[in-house]
Amino acid sequence: MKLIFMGTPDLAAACLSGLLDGGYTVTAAVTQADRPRGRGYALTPPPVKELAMARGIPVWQPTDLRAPEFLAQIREAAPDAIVVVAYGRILPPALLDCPRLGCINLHASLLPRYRGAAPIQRAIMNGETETGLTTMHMAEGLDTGDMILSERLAIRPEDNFGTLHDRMAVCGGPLLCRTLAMLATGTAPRLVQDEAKASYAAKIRKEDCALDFRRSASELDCHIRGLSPAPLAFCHRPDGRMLKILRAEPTEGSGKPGEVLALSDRREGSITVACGTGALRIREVVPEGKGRMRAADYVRGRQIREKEVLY
RNA sequence: CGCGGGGUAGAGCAGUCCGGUUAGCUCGUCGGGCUCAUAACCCGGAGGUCGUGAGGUUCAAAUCCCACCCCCGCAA
Repeated sequence: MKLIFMGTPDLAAACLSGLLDGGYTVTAAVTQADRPRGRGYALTPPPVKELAMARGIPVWQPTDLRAPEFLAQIREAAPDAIVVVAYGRILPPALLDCPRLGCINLHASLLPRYRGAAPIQRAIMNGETETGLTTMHMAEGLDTGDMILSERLAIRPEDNFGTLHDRMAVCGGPLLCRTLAMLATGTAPRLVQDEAKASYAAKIRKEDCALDFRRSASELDCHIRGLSPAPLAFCHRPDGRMLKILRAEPTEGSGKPGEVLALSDRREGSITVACGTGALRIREVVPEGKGRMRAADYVRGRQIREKEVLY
């Protein structure tokens, strides 16, 4: 079975790797253009490109998926199917119609819930205890295609975006391989999504990362875990400097929302902050201009005092 | 040349602007004490080429000047 793979970030790269390990032939990897990233705006290739190049797979980075030249290139390659994982752009109908067996997509949620850009983060942020992966026959809408297979994954209390993402990365490849096997034999089901149960996981914007201490400690805990280790939830010190929170846990306590109730610089030290309900025991932070450090170390530097109010 | 912060003991920091006796603090660590016990408390100790430069200025440089290396945050 001849495939073309389309994807961009780490999760996509892990899936591509899984397909190759599963014995599938990938004719080309289509991914987004290199973007200026990091300090000094260094042009950085997306994860899928790096992996593809390392595995000797041709990399295509079209700027326009509707461009006749690109479509011609796809037709010439004549893939049996196109596998898409977090490519980052809507595929035009002309492209969806190219492959003999169609385009299949792997999405990081149990559809029809959490369609869209940030399913993993949003599920955790909303306090879900379960999510998963779903493969589907791609349709024109955003993650609306008929479903083929899915795999459930528990969201554990200690999970954050990073740990859940990594677990999904491990499951993605095998799930795609099973899906393709069914597609090849014409036994892939077409489970229509229940539109009434659909929900969307919007892209994470900067504002979405701000912590609102008026919310409950458990909600804030979920919020923090869904955004860790990147892009990270943040709040501000009284002087206006940003303080990102990498890890925290709900605990007892009450006070004005945002008020620092207690500080500890011993061993598993922490910064206890009052929330709307309960309090949050902050364990690990990233101060503005600094790298990540344990809360105990932050406290030791005498950078924070009890009674001050974070916002 | 996108913006900015920083490199001082194992960790997090102060000291640098206004150069000057033994480079300081919190924690850790080692030893001892107290205690039924302890991550608590008390006493004592070890541990630092102050990023690099047989560089510059100076009577004197962690502190001023120059060059270089490295780390990090933002933004994208």
